[in-house]
Amino acid sequence: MSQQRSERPAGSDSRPARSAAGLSADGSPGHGLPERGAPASELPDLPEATVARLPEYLRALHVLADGGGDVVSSEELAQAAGVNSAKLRKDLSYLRSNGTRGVGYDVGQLIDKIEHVLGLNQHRAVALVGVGNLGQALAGYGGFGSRGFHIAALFDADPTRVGDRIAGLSVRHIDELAEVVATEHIAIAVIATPAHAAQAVADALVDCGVTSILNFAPCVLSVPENVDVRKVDLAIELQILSFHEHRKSTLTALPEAIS
Amino acid sequence: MSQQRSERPAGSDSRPARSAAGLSADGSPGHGLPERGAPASELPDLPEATVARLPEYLRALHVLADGGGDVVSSEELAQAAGVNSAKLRKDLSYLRSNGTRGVGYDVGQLIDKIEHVLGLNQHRAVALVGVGNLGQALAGYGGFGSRGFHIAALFDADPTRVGDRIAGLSVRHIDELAEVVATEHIAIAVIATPAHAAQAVADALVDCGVTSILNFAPCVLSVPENVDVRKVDLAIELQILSFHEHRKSTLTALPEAIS
DNA sequence: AGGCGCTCGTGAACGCGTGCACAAATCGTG
DNA sequence: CACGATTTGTGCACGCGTTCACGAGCGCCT
Ligand SMILES: NC(=O)c1ccc[n+]([C@@H]2O[C@H](COP(=O)([O-])OP(=O)(O)OC[C@H]3O[C@@H](n4cnc5c(N)ncnc54)[C@H](O)[C@@H]3O)[C@@H](O)[C@H]2O)c1
Ligand SMILES: NC(=O)c1ccc[n+]([C@@H]2O[C@H](COP(=O)([O-])OP(=O)(O)OC[C@H]3O[C@@H](n4cnc5c(N)ncnc54)[C@H](O)[C@@H]3O)[C@@H](O)[C@H]2O)c1
Repeated sequence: MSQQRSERPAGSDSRPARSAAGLSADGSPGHGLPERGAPASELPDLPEATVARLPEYLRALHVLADGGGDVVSSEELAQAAGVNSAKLRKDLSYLRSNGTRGVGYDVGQLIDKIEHVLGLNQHRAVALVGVGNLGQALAGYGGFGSRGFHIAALFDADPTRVGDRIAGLSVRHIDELAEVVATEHIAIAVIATPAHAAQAVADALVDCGVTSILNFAPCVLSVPENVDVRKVDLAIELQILSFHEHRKSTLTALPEAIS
Repeated sequence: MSQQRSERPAGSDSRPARSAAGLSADGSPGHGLPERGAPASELPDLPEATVARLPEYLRALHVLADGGGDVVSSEELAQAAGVNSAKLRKDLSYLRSNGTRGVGYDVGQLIDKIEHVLGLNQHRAVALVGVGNLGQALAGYGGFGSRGFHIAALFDADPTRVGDRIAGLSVRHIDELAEVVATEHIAIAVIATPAHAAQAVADALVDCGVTSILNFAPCVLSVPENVDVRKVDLAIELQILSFHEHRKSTLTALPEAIS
């Protein structure tokens, strides 16, 4: 178990490990507005850190839009999203942003723009593999629809689970993966199986043409270069918190640190 | 709902936003082995990026230990953890690591060291607030014990849920929070309530003395400076994947990128 | 004992990300 | 029409994080 494939050990903490797939011909070291990319209205190669923040802005914008606001200043939006306002403005500037100086950003327009950049215009179909403890919670979660996704299919290897209906979907056997992925046009999958099964599931997903994987199993997945993997490991998050907790307690132990 | 507190908008993507709490008196720009910190055997102020990777190393080490290995080279361990070997060695060097040149690292010793640094020697007690869809999955998850934690108490505001028994624990009313946190010595809590309740829950937790929070609700929490918040937002992860998916499809759309 | 091969530890260089600070642009008003 | 208030867009510098490359130490074999 837990055998490493030879291809690539994806799944670093942050970015989904996209190695340059042939491009990056532009050798300019410039920081301002990289000009490579599709000619006209296409995204000019956003920094990963920016990409990771756009969803946060989008969430905050939806809250503002529901509140009736139609324009936001960078300061307001930044506070709502929990970031620095300068950072926010720089991030939005990568989107050829259409903020108005002296006024702010048009909320609706900005939502559209970010959703377009993130590719959320069409609701993306997501497959969920492993309908156990966690998988059932995810399948039953109603919050994805408003964020641009819908769970299109559930899979499990346990024959006693196959056929169960959860949130309007029936659980299908993992053998049907290829067929369903094709007919439902699924490009993104979630792995919620035990760790010992995760690599095999990932391999099967990749074989079916899935190119993005969100992995809940506590293990490293090896996938081909064109496949993105992001992982969520609960225990790791807790352990990071534990470190800071530990550090706090040893810090308060010393009475005076400043001489 | 979703009112912002004035204190501090914690919950950036990665690091738990620990602003310097008075120290950092050492003005040296040096990168090698910062020498501030407790005098003898204490942690020399690890970089956040390193802290975030230590749990990954720990997991890989446990797998190796179960496999019977007693020494690992940095190359092996790095591959098992999905990182660069130079990065691994630098990370471990911050722990005053006791690797042996020409041989490698002693697996057991390294496990002990990392667990000590992360403060995992004592099993830390964790409180879980919000025993809904997701909360039940977390409460029923058996994998925390081996990672240094145990769920010590469950809380919910819904009176019909209070009293339910899940995984050997009975759900208690949120009003009992202060009492239980004190008696169980809880310093870390998980929020799995709807977003509109999360800030109020966080406030209550902070009032009880909880200083680390893992937040599953899709919202920004404001907490005092000495409290660490990490968030896990499923939809954000999917949206980041969606971006790369979108990018892939627009890339393959152009037939030839290289002139 | 001496040499040889192996692996750790780390100095140094590079690139990315962040935040300050300011110029440019827009709106409202008299 | 001119001016001031306001807010965006961004040049620039700094610090953190990553990676290469190599010296330093350790064990083994002869
Ligand atoms: N439950 C949690 O709160 C939690 C927390 C952190 C991490 N995780 C991780 O998430 C994963 C799932 O956790 P869980 O509690 O739901 O486990 P679980 O055992 O309840 O569910 C796993 C499901 O995967 C199915 N499965 C096994 N092999 C499969 C295969 N080859 N193909 C398809 N399906 C397969 C099983 O039949 C089962 O239904 C685990 O890796 C766990 O470590 C869970
Ligand atoms: N279920 C998922 O897979 C999933 C995925 C992504 C994000 N989330 C987020 O996780 C959170 C929980 O999701 P869920 O599906 O379990 O929701 P849920 O509605 O099933 O459960 C929420 C629980 O919190 C309790 N609660 C409400 N207010 C409370 C309060 N003030 N104090 C204590 N308890 C309170 C409710 O009684 C309920 O039991 C939500 O914020 C959701 O957006 C869930």
